[in-house]
Amino acid sequence: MPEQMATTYDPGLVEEKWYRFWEENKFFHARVDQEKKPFCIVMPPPNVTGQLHMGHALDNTLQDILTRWRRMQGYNALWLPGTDHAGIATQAKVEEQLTSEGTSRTELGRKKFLDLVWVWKEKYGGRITQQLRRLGSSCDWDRERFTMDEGCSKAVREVFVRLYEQGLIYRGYYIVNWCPRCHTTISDIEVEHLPAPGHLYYIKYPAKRGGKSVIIATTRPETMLGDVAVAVHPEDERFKNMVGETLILPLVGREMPLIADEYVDREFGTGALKITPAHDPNDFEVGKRHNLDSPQVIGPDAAMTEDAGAAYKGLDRWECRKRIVKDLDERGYLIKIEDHEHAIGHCYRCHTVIEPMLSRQWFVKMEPLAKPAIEAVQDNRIVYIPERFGRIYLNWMENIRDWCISRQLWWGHRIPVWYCLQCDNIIASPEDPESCPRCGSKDLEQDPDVLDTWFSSALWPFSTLGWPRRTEELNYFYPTSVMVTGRDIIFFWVARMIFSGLAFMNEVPFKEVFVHGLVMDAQGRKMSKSLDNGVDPIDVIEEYGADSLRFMLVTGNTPGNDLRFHFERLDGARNFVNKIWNASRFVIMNLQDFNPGANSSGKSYTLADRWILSRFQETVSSVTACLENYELGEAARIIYEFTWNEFCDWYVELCKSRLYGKDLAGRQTAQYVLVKVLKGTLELLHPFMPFLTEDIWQRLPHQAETIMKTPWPEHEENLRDPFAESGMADLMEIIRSIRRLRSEMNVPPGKKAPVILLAPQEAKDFIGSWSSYIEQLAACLVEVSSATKQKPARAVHAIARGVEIIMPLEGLIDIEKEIARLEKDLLASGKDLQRVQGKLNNENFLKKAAPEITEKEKMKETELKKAMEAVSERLEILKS
RNA sequence: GGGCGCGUAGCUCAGCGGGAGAGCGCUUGACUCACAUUCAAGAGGCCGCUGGUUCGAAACCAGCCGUGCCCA
Repeated sequence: MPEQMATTYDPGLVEEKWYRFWEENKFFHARVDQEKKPFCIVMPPPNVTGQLHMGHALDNTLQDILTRWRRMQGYNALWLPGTDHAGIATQAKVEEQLTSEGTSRTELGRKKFLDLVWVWKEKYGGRITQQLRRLGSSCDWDRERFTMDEGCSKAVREVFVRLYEQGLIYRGYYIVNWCPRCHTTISDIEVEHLPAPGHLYYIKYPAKRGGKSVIIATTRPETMLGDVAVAVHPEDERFKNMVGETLILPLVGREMPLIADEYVDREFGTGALKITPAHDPNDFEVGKRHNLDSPQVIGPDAAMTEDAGAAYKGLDRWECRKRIVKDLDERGYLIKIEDHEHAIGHCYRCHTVIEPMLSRQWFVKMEPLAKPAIEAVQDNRIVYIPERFGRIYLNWMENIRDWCISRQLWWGHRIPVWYCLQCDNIIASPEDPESCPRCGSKDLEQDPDVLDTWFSSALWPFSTLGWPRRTEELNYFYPTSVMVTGRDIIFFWVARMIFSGLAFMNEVPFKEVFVHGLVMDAQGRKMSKSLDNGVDPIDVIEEYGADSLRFMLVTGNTPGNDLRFHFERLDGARNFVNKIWNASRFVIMNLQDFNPGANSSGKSYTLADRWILSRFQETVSSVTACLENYELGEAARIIYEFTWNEFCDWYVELCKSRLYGKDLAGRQTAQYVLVKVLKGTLELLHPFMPFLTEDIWQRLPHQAETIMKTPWPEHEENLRDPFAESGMADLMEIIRSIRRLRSEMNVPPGKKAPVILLAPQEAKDFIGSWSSYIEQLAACLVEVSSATKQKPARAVHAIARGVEIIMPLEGLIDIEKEIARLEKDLLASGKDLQRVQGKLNNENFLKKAAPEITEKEKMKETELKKAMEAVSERLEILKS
C-alpha cells in the first residue's frame, strides 16, 4: 500500500532526509575516471565565518543546476566546495569579540591571537557549509578545501617564491591605500569611491620675492602641511613666466618651487596645484619626476605627525582641517570656499575614508601577467557569459596597475620572506629557512605582514585540485569547465584567477565565466547590514522550502542582470512546487494496477497522448538548448509552462475519463503516458528543484537508485507529431471559444450546454472523432455538422479555427447583447483584415518578404474573410 | 569625464526583425472526486522621446531624456 500523499507538499518533511540520502551514498563524489568526460566547477569560497546570504544562495543555486544537469547528462561532474579565510573580515570579527571582553589582539600577542582565530574558525567554519547543504548543493564534500589548509598554504608560498624569483613580486616604497580603522593597506580595487559633498578651498601661496602670489585650489587643506611644491601646466599662459619662482608655504613658511608639469589640469580650480607627494598618488608621481621630498604629515591613525608641526601634531585629520582653514582665514591666506562634490575613497569593508599614504609594501608587477590574461579572453579561450563582462574585464586588465599584496594583519598567509638581521639578506622561501644562505646566521626575522586574501583565492582553481603536486585530479579536471560568480568580483577574483592559472598551469583556469547579477531588495537596493533589508535564505527555506527559493532565484531575470527579491515571487514558486506535487499525487493515485512492463509496446495512442508526447519532446529539446546557452531562467520558464499549461491543464484533464472508464487498454495507455511524461518532466526539473523531484520520483516506478543518477531526457524524434499538435491546438481553441460563450452568457458551470459545431468538410471527421474532448473540457453536448446545415436563430455564435460554434440558448439569450458582441467582433476582425490587406497590397512586401511570411498573411486574409462572412450572416439572422 | 546596464500592463520582469507576453495584483464566476498554494472567463499597454535603416521596428542604428551600476 503506497504511502498517502498529503494535499499540500511539505518541504520540511523531506528535504533533510533526501540530502542525507544523497550525501551518505556519496552521490556527489566524483572520482577520476578516464572513461568519462569531466565537468568541473570550483565553488567561489564563502567566508569561513560568514553566514549564507541571498548572493550565496543565487550563486550556488546556479552552480548546482549546472552540476546536477551535467551529471545527469553523463559527465563526471565535480563541484568542489570550500571556504575562504577572509583575512580582514574574520580578524575584525574576532577583534570585536576581544574588545567586548576588554582586551585586544596586541595585548594577546600574535601567537595567542591566531590560536583564538583558529578556534573561532572551527566553531563557525561549519555553519556556512551546513547552510549550503540546506540549499541542496550537490558538491563533493569529501574534497572540501580551505584557503589556509596545508595544501593551499603550500601553493601560496610556492607562487610567492616563484613570482619573487622571476622579479614579478617586489618590495617598494609607494603611495598605498591605508585604512586608518582596519590598520592595514588595501589594494586599489578595495577602495570604494563614493560621491560626497565637500568644499574647494582657494588658498594664496605668496611668492618669496614679493609680487604676484599664486592661488591654489584644494579639497584637502590639511595636507598643505606636507606640500613641497606648486605645479602648473607648462603651457598655461597665466603662469608661464612664474615657473621656477620660489613660493612660501603659508602657516609653515617652507620655501618651495613653482614647477611645470603636464599632469596639471588647467581647467580645474585656478590651474595651480599644490603638491603633497606623501599623501596623494598623483602628487607622488609628480614628486618623483621633479625630485621632491615627501614629508609625511598624517600618520597611521589618521592623526597629524611630528612633521605637521607642533601646532597641529596629534590632531585628527578632520580636526586639523578645521584648524588649518581657521588659521589660514585669520592670516588672510584663505581666498574663498566653494561647495564641491567629489568622489572620496572609502574602505570597502569598514567604510572609513582611506588615507593615501607613502609606505613600504609588497607588490605584484602586473603588466607581464596581464598580457596572457588579456589574450586568453581576446582569442576566446575564456568566454564570458554574458559577453559584455568580457569587455569590462579587458578594459580593466588593459589598464591594470601593480597589485599591493601585503596586509598589516595577522590572520592570513604570512609573507614567506625572511630578513637576515646580520647581513640584511632577503630570503624568499617556500620552507621556513634555518639560517641565512649568504652569511649562515640564524638571526632571521620573518616579514610580519600577511598576504591579501585574494592572493590565495587567485590560486583556488588549481590549489584545490592538488597543485603544486601534479595530481591526477589536476590532470583530469583542470582546466575547469565554468566559473560561476557575481558581477561584483570580476576584478577581485576572476581576473586574478585567470592570470594565475595562465602563469602557473600554463592553461586557463576555466573555459567559461558565467556572471550573474546581485540580489536586491524589493525596492532595488543592495541588501546590506546597515539598511537591515537583507533576507536570510535559511528563513526562506524554512518557510517555503529550498526548491521554491531556488526556483524563484532562477526565474524572472536574464543572465547578468540584478534581480529583486519579492515574497510574491516566492509564493509563485511555492505554488508551482505544490502544483507538481498534486499532479504527481493524481498520477500516483491512479497507478495501483500499473504494470510498467506490460504495455511497453502496441499502445494505441489517442490524439491527446500523441500531443503531450510531442509537446514533451519540444520541451526536452528547448530546455536542453537553454541550459547549453546558460539561459537557466528561460529553461525554468519553459518547464513551468509545459507542466502547468499543457500537462496539468489539458492532458491530465483529458486522461480522467480514460482512467475512470471501463476500457482497460485505454486506462493502461493513459497510465503509461502519464508516467512517462511526468517522470521526464521531473528529470528536467531536478536540477532546479532537487528535493521535490527526488521525493516524487522515488514514489514512481523507477530503476536507478536516485533521480540524480538518471540519464537526462533525450529528445525522441519519433514522438514528434506536428499533426497531433495542430489538431489539438484547433480543439483547444474551440474549447476556449465555447467556454468564453458560456461565461459571457452566464451559463451555470454545472449545466451541460448543447453546442452545434459547423465544420468545413475537411475538418468534420477530425472534429467528430475528438468531440468528446470538447464535451469534457467545455462541459457541453456536441453535435458536429457540415457547414451548410440550417442554423437555429436563437443562439449565440462564435468562430474558431474555421469552425462555427453555435450554442442554442432558448430563453437565456439577450438578442441586443448578442448583436452588440458580434458587432464588436466584426469590428476587430475588420481592423485585422485591413492591416493584413495593407501588407498584401504592398508590392514591395510581396517582392521582398520571405515566401512563408507572405503565405501566412494570405492565409490570414482568407480566414478573416470567412469568419467575417459568418458573423455578418449571423447578425442578419438576429436582426431579422 | 569614460564605460556598461535598464526604461514594455498597476507592480516585478520576459520577449529583441514579421499576429504585444508571463507571474502577481484587479474584475466576474466556481469549494468540479490531484491541487482554492486551485479552476474558468475578463479588463488593462502611443513597448521612454525624436529621427534613421527596412516591404515591415517594441526589437537594429543615431541622438536625447530618465534611472542604476562600474571605473577615473
